[in-house]
Amino acid sequence: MHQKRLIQSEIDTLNNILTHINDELENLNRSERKVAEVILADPQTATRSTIAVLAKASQVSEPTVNRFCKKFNTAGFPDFKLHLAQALARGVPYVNRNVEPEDTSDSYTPKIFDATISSLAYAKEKLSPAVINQAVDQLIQAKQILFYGLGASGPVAQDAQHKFFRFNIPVTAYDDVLMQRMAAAACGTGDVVVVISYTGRTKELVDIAALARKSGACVIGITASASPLAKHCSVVLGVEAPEDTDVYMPMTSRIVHLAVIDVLATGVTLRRGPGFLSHLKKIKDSLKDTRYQTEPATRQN
Amino acid sequence: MHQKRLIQSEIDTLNNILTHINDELENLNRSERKVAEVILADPQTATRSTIAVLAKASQVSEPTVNRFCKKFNTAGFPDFKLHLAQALARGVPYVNRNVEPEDTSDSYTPKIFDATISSLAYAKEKLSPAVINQAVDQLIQAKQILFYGLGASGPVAQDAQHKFFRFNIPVTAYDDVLMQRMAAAACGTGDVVVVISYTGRTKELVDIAALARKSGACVIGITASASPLAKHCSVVLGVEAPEDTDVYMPMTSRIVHLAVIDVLATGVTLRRGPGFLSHLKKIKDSLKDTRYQTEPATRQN
DNA sequence: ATTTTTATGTAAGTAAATTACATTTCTGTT
DNA sequence: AACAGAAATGTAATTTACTTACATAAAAAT
Repeated sequence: MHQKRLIQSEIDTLNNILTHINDELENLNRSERKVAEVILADPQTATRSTIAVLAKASQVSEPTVNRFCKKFNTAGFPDFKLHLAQALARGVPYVNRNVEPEDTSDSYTPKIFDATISSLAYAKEKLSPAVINQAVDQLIQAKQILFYGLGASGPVAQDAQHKFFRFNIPVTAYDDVLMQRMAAAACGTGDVVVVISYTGRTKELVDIAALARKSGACVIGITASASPLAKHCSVVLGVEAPEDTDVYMPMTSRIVHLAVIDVLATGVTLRRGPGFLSHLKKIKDSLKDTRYQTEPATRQN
Repeated sequence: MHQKRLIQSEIDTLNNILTHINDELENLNRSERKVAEVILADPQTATRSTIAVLAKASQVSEPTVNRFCKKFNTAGFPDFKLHLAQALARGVPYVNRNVEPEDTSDSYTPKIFDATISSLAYAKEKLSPAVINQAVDQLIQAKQILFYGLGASGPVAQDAQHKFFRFNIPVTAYDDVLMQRMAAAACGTGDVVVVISYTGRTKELVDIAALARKSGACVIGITASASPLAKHCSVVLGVEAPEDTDVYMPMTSRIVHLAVIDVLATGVTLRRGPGFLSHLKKIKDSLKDTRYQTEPATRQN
């Protein structure tokens, strides 16, 4: 409970002077609150306003706006606008990030993209390159790699398999618990099991991770760092998605996981050295005959 | 070829005034180039400079700086700084977005996230909510939904199935051409086939889309808008990923596709009305017993 | 060589932001 | 309830920043 709140507020701080304003609303003077409300109502416009316009809109004097800006650790109005613009550029709606029942395709389309983007931005900050490196260390020397995911993470595991087969290492993705358990029991030193789970709380999967570990495999978790699953992993790639984003179905979480897979695949590719690129090219080129070529007969649209 | 260039430069404008400046360096006047160089050398500082300071640093007059700004489609110097600040906030490196052989985990990790984020930002701008709406129109009244994907799009189709089964419509994902072809042949009015393909040039899949269409199905394409596949679709959700991002394996493209799936699923959910949320909740809650609860014994990490 | 176009700078004017100071409003005390 | 002190807000002046109009210089074309 408390943990979740903490994460949320970290996201806020990380991203956003807007959330900061929102949080401080209580502690502001009457006039300053007017300013805050006008800004929060339409921050995009605020970034393009002059101090005079904003003062008028808030029905306060210009110096009040200026004082307001300084309260938020900015040098003055122009600097404040700069911070505001940067917060907005991150694409994070500071309130109402969630889709509402009244939304139309005009409004929910950008909201979903924004939520996805902001999860990625958050994960980018939080993921430690050092830990990525550890994971790559393990993957590069694996005799065999297994990707495990259940539910929405099933396709993520499949996707990972689709990437890693290129490395000439035996790779399998399992999305059912029986196969996962059997394969985990059969593991030995040199095998790497990558367990993908958003919550890290699925009992079966926690069990299976423990089992794989006991069998001598290296277990890499792509999961929430403070989860039961994480405790059983040799390497934890911690990704906590903000609360409330995935209301009733997994959305942003699995996309972040895919991005992590991309990072790992890239890491392995680079370790393999420049000669390996031609190998990848060969695989890509193998598809050539199955495709229509780009040049001809594509004048339209 | 030309098409690609166009898309690339659009991305630049959208994402990143810095890349835009970098690309246009050649086409600038001598004085304006001086300004460009000073800005590129330290864009962060530029956002906090006044026009006078920047003019002096570039050894040109203030109006030259002003004219420079206007060349990049900004209203003037303050507006230019705003764009610059936003570009920087996105954290997208304006040159060398691509992973280089020399990169370490410190550098390739953020690069991959940035590339993913910027593809999403681009898709967000380009996707038309009206077309989304058309697709949702079709999906909401479908007797049956089929998701087709090959290769890297296979897992995307699986993921879509995993989302759409919640809507109480028969949903199937196929990732092999034989099943796809047979199912397409068996389609009739009221069936919706969602074909997912990054390039839109896989011959088999283009064939299959045409077949499904001929059978009376509505074909929704999540693919490049100017592709052979797009020509056979009833509704095209056009997503062109920037060139060079997915060098030797599909990376950002499939993530954008997943985001599109999320948007569609959200659209369908909203159409179903508020009562439907409790149905979704029921599905989510069904997992409760398979999970460790959040509260207890999670003090560490 | 001359005209035309393009590039750049100067200087003036306008707009924006900040500061100093005056006034009002609130708070707590007698 | 009246008053002193403090805090909040506004007014007006000042400073700073930005833009425009125009002039000059450089380059390109005839």
